[in-house]
Amino acid sequence: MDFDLILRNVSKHITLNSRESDYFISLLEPKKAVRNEFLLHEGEVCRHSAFVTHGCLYGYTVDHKGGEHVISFAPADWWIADLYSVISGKPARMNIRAQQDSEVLLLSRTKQEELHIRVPKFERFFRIIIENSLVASQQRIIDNLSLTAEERFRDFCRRYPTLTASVPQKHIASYIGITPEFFSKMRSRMSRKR
Amino acid sequence: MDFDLILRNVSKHITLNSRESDYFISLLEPKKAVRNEFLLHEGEVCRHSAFVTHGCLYGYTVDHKGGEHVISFAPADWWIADLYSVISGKPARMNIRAQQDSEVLLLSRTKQEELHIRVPKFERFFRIIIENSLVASQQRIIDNLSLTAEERFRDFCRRYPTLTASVPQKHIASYIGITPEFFSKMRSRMSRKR
DNA sequence: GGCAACAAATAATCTAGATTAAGAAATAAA
DNA sequence: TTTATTTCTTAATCTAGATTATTTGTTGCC
Repeated sequence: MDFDLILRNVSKHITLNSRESDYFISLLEPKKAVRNEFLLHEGEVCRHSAFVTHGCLYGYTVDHKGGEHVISFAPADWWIADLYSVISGKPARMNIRAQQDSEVLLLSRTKQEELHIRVPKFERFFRIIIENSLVASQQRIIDNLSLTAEERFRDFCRRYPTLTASVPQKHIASYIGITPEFFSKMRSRMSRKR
Repeated sequence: MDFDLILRNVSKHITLNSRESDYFISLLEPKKAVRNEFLLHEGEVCRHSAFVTHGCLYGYTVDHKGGEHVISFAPADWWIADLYSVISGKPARMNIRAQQDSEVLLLSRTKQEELHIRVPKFERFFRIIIENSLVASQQRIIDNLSLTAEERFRDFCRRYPTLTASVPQKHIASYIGITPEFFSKMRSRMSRKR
């Protein structure tokens, strides 16, 4: 199994000796998911955070009219979870699914808490990861309030060039908060212009 | 000066002995702000997190068309900062302002880092605070994508009953993502119905 | 008290994006 | 390779909420 990616991810923020990194790795549970497989169904309690090593996952919610809303994409080198459920132990509001055949490393909340106690540096690591997620999440709120759909799409392309090509358009449309029909219309309008 | 509130806030997540809490308090810088005073101007680097002990602050951004968007309210017992700027050291995108005459306790990022080293429990404390903020922030994204303005307003009233009465309507309108004009129209429509 | 500045209400008009409905392309599956 | 399923496109119509403009309350403040 390939733990290289996650160790490099961790080492961006904290430094581990080999005993610590061995211990960390011993807590991880590798898992494969085929295309379209669910890693989490809404209503289940989410007990793990997943670090993506290959492929791409995505998280989405379903509203009371049946509309699906993509909340986050997780390509390789990203973490994904229903944090609300992980923290509170209550049923998840999110579905997490594999966009393509993917591989992840699961870290259960229980093991994560052990890790915080045995190697307190990880408290710092996760604080930093979450700080960055919060900044991104707030920026997305600002963008949704102040940019047009077209501007949000351009932003998306700039920020996630890889995803732009590899995920279905309807998921991008959903992520930026518009319908697939309008997305299509918008794109043809954009290409006509230049 | 009144440190009771912040100590109770901290003790929700970690336990301090009296030496630790004295040290923590020694890092805090009390500050008063009169109504409408800015604690942070967009473009400045945000070097502190503020814990509100009295009154209420709010954070907002200004888009390229001059539109203001309220990002967060911080009544007593809440933290507020432009986290992006605090973390990156880059110019803030947010303005932070006093809604009413207010009192805050400032914790500089430098002092916070000292604190993390001397009392590592605080790493945990801030991780938890930020985890909760992230959950709230993600829920707000979901709500903006899947609820109508009226539903978002009802939600707002349920979640922040105190604020509903005490902050200007245009700020609530901005927070839930609509214009003050539409907010007014919506409210009269709502009261007509029941 | 009276004037200035701001906050809220009302109404007419406009628009970004939703909805509905078909068909065309592309993928998957058999 | 044919069929089935899903994704994407196009187009007509519709609507939640924006914009603009005017009026009426409020809350300062000298």
